[in-house]
Amino acid sequence: MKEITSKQQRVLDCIQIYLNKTGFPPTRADICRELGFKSPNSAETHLRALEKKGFITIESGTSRGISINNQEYLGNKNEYPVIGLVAAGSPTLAEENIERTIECSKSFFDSNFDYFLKVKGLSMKDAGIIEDDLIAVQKTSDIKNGDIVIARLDDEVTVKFFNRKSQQIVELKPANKDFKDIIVDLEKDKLHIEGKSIGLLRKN
Amino acid sequence: MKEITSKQQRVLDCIQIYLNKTGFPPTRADICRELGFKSPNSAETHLRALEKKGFITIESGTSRGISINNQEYLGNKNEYPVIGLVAAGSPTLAEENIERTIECSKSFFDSNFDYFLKVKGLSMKDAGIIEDDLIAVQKTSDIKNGDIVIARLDDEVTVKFFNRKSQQIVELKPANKDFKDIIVDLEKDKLHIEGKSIGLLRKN
DNA sequence: AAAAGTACTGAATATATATACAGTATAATA
DNA sequence: TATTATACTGTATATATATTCAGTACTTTT
Repeated sequence: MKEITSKQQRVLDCIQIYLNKTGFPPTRADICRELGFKSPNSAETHLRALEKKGFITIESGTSRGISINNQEYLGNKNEYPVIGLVAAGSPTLAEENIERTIECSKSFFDSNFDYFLKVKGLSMKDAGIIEDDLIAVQKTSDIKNGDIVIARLDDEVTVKFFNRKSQQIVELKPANKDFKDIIVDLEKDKLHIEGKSIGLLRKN
Repeated sequence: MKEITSKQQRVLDCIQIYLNKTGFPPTRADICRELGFKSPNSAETHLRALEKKGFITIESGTSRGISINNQEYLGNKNEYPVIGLVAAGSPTLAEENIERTIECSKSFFDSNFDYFLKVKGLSMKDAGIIEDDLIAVQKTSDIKNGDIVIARLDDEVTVKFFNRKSQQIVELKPANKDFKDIIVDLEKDKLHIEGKSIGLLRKN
């Protein structure tokens, strides 16, 4: 997908808005009316540019034969990958780690998120997180004490409460009395925070 | 919404399929081609009937100016109500009980469901269900032992595990040692099963 | 028994629409 | 410096399309 110009973006937005409003795509004249063009050829050339760049498909000889290609423009839907919490190695978005995908809107968990992490074990049981739950993970380094974080400690990935004790010391606290707190000395141990939980999904 | 005839349903389906395939509505001629009509007026009269019955809207003098009215046909999206678990009274879909709605696809929790129930209390803590969780409820009477049910017992609504002991006796079991089992004698007590949990949603 | 609704064919037509052609002007790229 | 892409106006036109009118036939409702 090539780069889009701001004018072309406005035309693309115009098509989307028209579609949402009416249920069918605009004509060249409709686009002119919406964007203040005085010649249908203005719309035509923009459409041809958008087609060339792969943003839309134009059915030749067909009235209103415009369809938007990129899924992101078709409403607010998206496919989010489900990643297994493998004991070793980080939960990357590499294809071999993706078990499946779930279709859901970007704003489904109020904040934006990046992927679903499938939980193993019961170390967060008292926080209502059990085996096979899907945690909605937001990749971020903006972590506060009390956040549920996805942490990688020496190639081991875990889900725990985050608690910074001092400059050097971070506690990773489970929500289950059968598990011990993990004390991390940032000077000695390699801690990487993948992100934090912003929601949870369970199917039973 | 009036009754639809089978022929009109076929025309409506044809419009939806055409929309999914191309991204824009069909012309009268397109419908004829799809359904084997020999005159564009065949499509025209069906469209007028569908419009009269409220299934579609036709924009006059506009090519492909057909839009499907019923939300169910517009893709797979739907708004699901969030209902608070009020101590007394059943969680009905009456407007005053709907806190808000969540947009999500019908098949989001694999099985179909009807509404979200907002959980109060911690009686199902060990099943990973905590305060303010949203349970995806399927209204059904098809309940098996071990299902998490939404039960109404004398105007009190609770979420519990279902366990039928005998013809007469049903146990409603919490998942928290601080709570006691509820033993229901179907001869004496009025038990109504609203439905069962088929999933869970949490936003934090 | 009459009227209205459904379900078509077939032909005709006004107009809605895509699209080509002729220009002008500016910015970006080779 | 020439070329290509962007960003328009303005005119023209073939055709794609909605829509009306004239029929036929069958079914359902009043």
